[in-house]
Amino acid sequence: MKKSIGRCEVLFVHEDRVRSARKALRDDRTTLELAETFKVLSDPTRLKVVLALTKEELCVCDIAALLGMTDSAISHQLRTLKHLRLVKHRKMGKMAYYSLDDEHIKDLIRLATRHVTEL
Amino acid sequence: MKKSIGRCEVLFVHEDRVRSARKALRDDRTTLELAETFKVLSDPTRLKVVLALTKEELCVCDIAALLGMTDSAISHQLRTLKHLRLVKHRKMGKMAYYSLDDEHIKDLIRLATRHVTEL
DNA sequence: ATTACAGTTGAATGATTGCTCAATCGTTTC
DNA sequence: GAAACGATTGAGCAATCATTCAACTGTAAT
Repeated sequence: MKKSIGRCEVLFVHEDRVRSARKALRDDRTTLELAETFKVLSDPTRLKVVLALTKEELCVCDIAALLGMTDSAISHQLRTLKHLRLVKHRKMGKMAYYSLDDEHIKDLIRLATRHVTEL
Repeated sequence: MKKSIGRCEVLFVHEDRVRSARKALRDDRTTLELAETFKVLSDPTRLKVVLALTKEELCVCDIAALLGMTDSAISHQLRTLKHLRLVKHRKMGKMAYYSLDDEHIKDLIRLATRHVTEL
């Protein structure tokens, strides 16, 4: 009683397993947000910015100098980090001081780091 | 005693902070691997595949049916997941059964999920 | 007011990448 | 051996995205 749907001849090869696995897939909304969270940290530059901000509050110029990149490039990345509520900023005169706005991220990075370093 | 380097007039606006922040940046090697780990999980399709495999061992056809995608698309993603040692596979006749090869990933996903769901 | 500077922004560009399509492989079945 | 099927692969395409470049904003100093 299986039906073809194009790619695979049968609807499900292992219907029970698929039904079980489906439980791991929460609503699409949550999954997409989850993917987005990982995506923010998937760019080396953005990750370094976040890493630096876990230690100190820094201005754009500091971060740019630290990473050896232009102010513009850093400003662009800080913009996306700000939109995703990962960092916040405070203006003092001409300067803009950025800091982490999400302490959970520290734990996430710590856990992932352990996973990468320990083989 | 500051020197210009193009983008910013001064070498470091806050030299002490930058020096402190630099400690958070491990060797570039580790940082890149860290970014790569996040990158694997940053694609919705790939994330769903991993999520499904946390619950059950599945064949390509099952995953494709579950996610409503073609075998080819899934196979491509499984390939990159396999290269990064996140999944392993076992061949039985014509079928290829995939399962998680890295239990740490579960913890990482669990932590990130908590971060996403709890506001 | 004019100049200088920290930072932001938008368009353009080059690179990356996820998916489709078609061809192919290996195994099983007839 | 031939056909069928699950799975893999490579080329090509479209979309995404990180960075550069140039123009611009707001603030501070002269």
